[in-house]
Amino acid sequence: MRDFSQLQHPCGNCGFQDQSLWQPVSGALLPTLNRGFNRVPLETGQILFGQGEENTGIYCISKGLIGMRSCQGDGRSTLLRLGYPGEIIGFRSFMAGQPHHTEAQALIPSRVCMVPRHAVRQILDRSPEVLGRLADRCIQEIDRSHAHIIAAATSSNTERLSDLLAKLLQIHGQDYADGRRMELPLSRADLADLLGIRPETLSRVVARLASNGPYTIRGREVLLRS
Amino acid sequence: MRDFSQLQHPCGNCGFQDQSLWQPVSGALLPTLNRGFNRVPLETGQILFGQGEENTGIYCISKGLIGMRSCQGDGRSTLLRLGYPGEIIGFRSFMAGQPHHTEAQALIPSRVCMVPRHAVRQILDRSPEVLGRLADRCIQEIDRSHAHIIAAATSSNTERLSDLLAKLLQIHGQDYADGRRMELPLSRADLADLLGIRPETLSRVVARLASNGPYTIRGREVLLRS
DNA sequence: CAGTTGCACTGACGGTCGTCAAGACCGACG
DNA sequence: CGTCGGTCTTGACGACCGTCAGTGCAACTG
Repeated sequence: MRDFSQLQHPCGNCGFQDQSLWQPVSGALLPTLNRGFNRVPLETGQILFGQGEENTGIYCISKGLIGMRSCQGDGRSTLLRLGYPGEIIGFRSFMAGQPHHTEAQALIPSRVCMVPRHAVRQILDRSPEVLGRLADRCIQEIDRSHAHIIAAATSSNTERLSDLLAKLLQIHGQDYADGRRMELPLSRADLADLLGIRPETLSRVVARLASNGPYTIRGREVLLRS
Repeated sequence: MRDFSQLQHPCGNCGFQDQSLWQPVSGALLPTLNRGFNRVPLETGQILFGQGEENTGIYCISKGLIGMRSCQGDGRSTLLRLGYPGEIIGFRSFMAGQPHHTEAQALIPSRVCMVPRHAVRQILDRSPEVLGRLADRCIQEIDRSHAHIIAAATSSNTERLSDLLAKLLQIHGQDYADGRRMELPLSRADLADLLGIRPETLSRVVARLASNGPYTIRGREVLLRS
């Protein structure tokens, strides 16, 4: 269905290599991330940055859905987490001065704005208080990790899949007729990775959700029943 | 064995209310946390701050072991995570300007140095780059959360208990004869909370570890076999 | 001293998961 | 049109966990 063959290499096709797109920013960082820098459109499957690449800045997800993937040496990749609109990615490796330790890929048509490394530095030099807001993002991420841990310990897989589908429908369902239907932007294997279970188990969870829960999944088609 | 009756209230007995203990700090924050501010000794069971209290500063664990506990309305409490020497706690609520959402309690005799809120502000005004180091701590916490998630998904309960005991022995075992024995600083319920399982299951994991693993636990006595 | 309380361990049962294996479905390709 | 390969599903089996209930033990209490 999708042809990712020409999209495999991150820097050749991500649209961020054109520095003419970058504009200087004055004032606080976060409010201007969607204004001062052009938002670059990404097609489904397009890669923002690859695992092990040098950090070249921070990215603010303006629209769409980004998958953060960890690739093992043997070619197998694991979908670690999702990036939703409004979130900033790449901040961790930016602060730590380390290469990206995950790959970021657009799972649906998305828009992302990238603030290059030197611009972030410039902003922080001029307005140190901006770092406080970035720290806020950091804290949000910690909270989310904690919520993830608690959710894994308390709620069932069926509930977690249901919550995930609700979130995806909220983001991606608007592109369809009535917001109660969408094409699932993830493979079964990726879904299983996100929930921390095996694909076979996921298949049973999907069946359980179809009989007891509000969602029906047939192939890539997701339906929210009344 | 232990009498926590007079230690229940945090502010009355934590040693931090004496502002004469606090000294101004010049230069970077983190290197001075163990120098510029007095390290206050804490007895086992003593409470640094309670859930819902206003944040009065950040704490650096200099020695010992701190338990971060979440208390529900019905009186039940859940041990969420442990604070090890070198770690900073209270940073999250400091940055967010919110009350502490967990209670912090010394699980073994510990030393903690507290940097009061106004001093942190003063330091950050004078040396904005210090915030970067605090952000580093933030990132470490994110990494640890991710590691926790991955560990929960991949390794078995027996392995996770084994790893936890190794870490505890490394910190607390030095207080005993040969570092291969210690008094477990956690109840079975707290241990189960940390591993995300029920106490009954923990009991079986302990039995499994005694027959197949390197640790024997009898009551509060932990033994590392050759 | 008996009774109570709190904590830890054990057993039985049902449910879910991981693993292995087999089958179903579907698009690609010759 | 048939074959191939990949993805998804289904079944059977064993292992583990959560729940419930019961037991043993130690400390405390009147």
